[in-house]
Amino acid sequence: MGKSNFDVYKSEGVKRPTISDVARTAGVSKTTISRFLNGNVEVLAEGTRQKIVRAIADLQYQPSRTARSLKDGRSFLIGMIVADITNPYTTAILRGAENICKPNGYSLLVCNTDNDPLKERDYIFMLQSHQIDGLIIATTGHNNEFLERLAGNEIPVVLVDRKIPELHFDTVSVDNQTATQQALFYLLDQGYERIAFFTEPVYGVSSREERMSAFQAVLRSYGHPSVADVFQVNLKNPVELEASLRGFLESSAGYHRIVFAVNAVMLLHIELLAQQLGIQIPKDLSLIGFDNPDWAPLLGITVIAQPTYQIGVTAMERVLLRLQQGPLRPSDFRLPGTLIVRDSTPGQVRGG
Amino acid sequence: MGKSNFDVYKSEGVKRPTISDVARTAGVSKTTISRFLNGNVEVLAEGTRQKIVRAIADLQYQPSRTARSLKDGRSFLIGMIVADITNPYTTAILRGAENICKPNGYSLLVCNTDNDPLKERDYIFMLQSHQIDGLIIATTGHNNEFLERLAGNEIPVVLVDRKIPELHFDTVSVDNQTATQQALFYLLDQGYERIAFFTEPVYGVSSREERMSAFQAVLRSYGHPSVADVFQVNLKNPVELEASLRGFLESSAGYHRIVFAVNAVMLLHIELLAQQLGIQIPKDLSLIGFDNPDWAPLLGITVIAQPTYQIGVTAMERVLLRLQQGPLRPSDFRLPGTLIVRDSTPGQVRGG
DNA sequence: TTGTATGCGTTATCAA
DNA sequence: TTGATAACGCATACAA
Repeated sequence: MGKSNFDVYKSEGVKRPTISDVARTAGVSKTTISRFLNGNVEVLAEGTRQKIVRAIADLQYQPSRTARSLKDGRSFLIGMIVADITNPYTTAILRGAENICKPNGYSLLVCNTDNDPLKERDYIFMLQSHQIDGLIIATTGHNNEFLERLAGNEIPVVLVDRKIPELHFDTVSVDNQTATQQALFYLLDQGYERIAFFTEPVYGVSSREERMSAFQAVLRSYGHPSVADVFQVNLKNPVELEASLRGFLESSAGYHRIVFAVNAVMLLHIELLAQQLGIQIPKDLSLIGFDNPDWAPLLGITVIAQPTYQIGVTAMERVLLRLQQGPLRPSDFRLPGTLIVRDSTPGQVRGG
Repeated sequence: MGKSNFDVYKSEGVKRPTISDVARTAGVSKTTISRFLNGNVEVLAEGTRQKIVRAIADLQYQPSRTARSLKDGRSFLIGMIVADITNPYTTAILRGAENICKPNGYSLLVCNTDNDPLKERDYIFMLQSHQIDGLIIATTGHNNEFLERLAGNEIPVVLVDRKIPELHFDTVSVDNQTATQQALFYLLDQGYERIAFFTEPVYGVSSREERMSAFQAVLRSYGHPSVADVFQVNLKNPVELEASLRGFLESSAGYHRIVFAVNAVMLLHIELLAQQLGIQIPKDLSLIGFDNPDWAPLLGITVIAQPTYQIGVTAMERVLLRLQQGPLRPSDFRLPGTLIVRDSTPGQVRGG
């Protein structure tokens, strides 16, 4: 009854043709094939050119990047180390980065650290051994030494989201300070009397630090009572958030009040907890936060959207520029956020 | 006042040490270093070993994967082609795959096609030129020829989410048929008189096809009036969805009715549209769907959750197994879905 | 226990 | 216009 598909599948196992195979098939030397491949076409005799075209088509030949990398030191691989691949913020950046690097012949080696400095370290080494031509990283901040080593080897390193002051690398992120200010001005305008800033522990994470200190600076300059209403909670420990939120709700009872969430993860946890505690948003409590997850419009949450896609684009463009031009003075790209007002931040109703 | 940091940064530019540098520093031959690197340690004299350890540490030497790849034909790169990197379904799979491959020394080359067959094709070639050792792909279904070529070169190819019947590849996905059946049994139990299946165009996408035909088969076997209530809508065109939903709402007026969304994207669009049209869920219309996005608990949507992380794990395990054992009979992994009942699918209240 | 020589697939140098 | 040869960094067969 003939061979089964399985047999057929099993029997193949052809190895890929090399430049030598093409040379043999075309009846010319490897050098000539290489010339053809590298666009040195004008120099070839028409007949030769034809033979090469045929041979390549016949053999379905494709040059090996690996061999090329070894030869000329470029891998056409860009490393991308992210803190949390399942976060929409991350994937939007990734998509932006990818859309820029693909047309330039580069591919993305994606590494997910889950915010673990050790994993990050492993990945830096792994990427280095793969001879990456550049690196985009949302760093935990605990591997600066290794990042500097990379940069020392002339490999462009661009930081996204998280900035490390001591490191003289390009940085791309939303303009946290301006965005936070803008949001607070809006909230003050809406007459909020108590504003609580909820964040995961800020230590070492510049985006959180920047948002937090902008928050404090603005309120301080207004002499606002909520200067001290900053809650750093570890979401790994579920009771922390509940205790903090309850604390704020008690101390702010009777006031026009709001929670400002440092990012979408915090926003989601606050929403879930509020629901669980029977707290109505915005009736009992208003809500605003960074990021613009796809459920924000559904629930009518006011947010500060980040230009995530553009962050990825900008970071990758910077890597490519450095690849072309060599060392450049590090610079700090601050992209504007966008305040999107929805129903979760109503103005104060006096004497309602 | 001394060199600026910029100058320092610029002046570095050391190239990475090679095995020869280590050999020279340690005063032994490359072969000996290579032995050391490849775990052939027992055979070495203690003094030699020490010298090598020192030399490697001094030079901060790291072997070049590129050179190794060229030498022994393995790149330790696994390609991962996904349809939509911004979809949480995708990233959960990615995370699962990555967590398996990392401890085995492999890295992930991630490619996002945006469902474009041409981009997919480009990526297949790109990955091939990078000598990937394996490929996990959610294929558009339009590059079967090239996928087969890969497989012919002994490169493990595993399909996730989308199956291609003519292709004899391993496949990993949720058990769409059983999951759909289970959900429908539940819905019938809840007394739904009209059930509409909303999907993006199914053509060529096996997951959609499987869900749709399971839907039809179950209802047909029950002689249920909704056998024909299947809506294929193109979400790129906003009016299509609205027209379809209005159509269903009219034809089902007065009945206990529900929309069954083929996936989270559709679910989100239905929710948004319902909100926009002032349709209350579940008062005016019930809702259920595949996938379990993080906003589903917030809105109380009943869903069929997919074991996404596990799909990634399984796919990668299969790739690695093939890498160890060579050709295997292709098999079809069907992982169970989980029905998560929430508030969006209430039972019928008679004579309310 | 260690070293020499060769080759992986490419490109660059030099020569013809 | 084309080709022979060496080199990229590493691993291995074979010697010593």
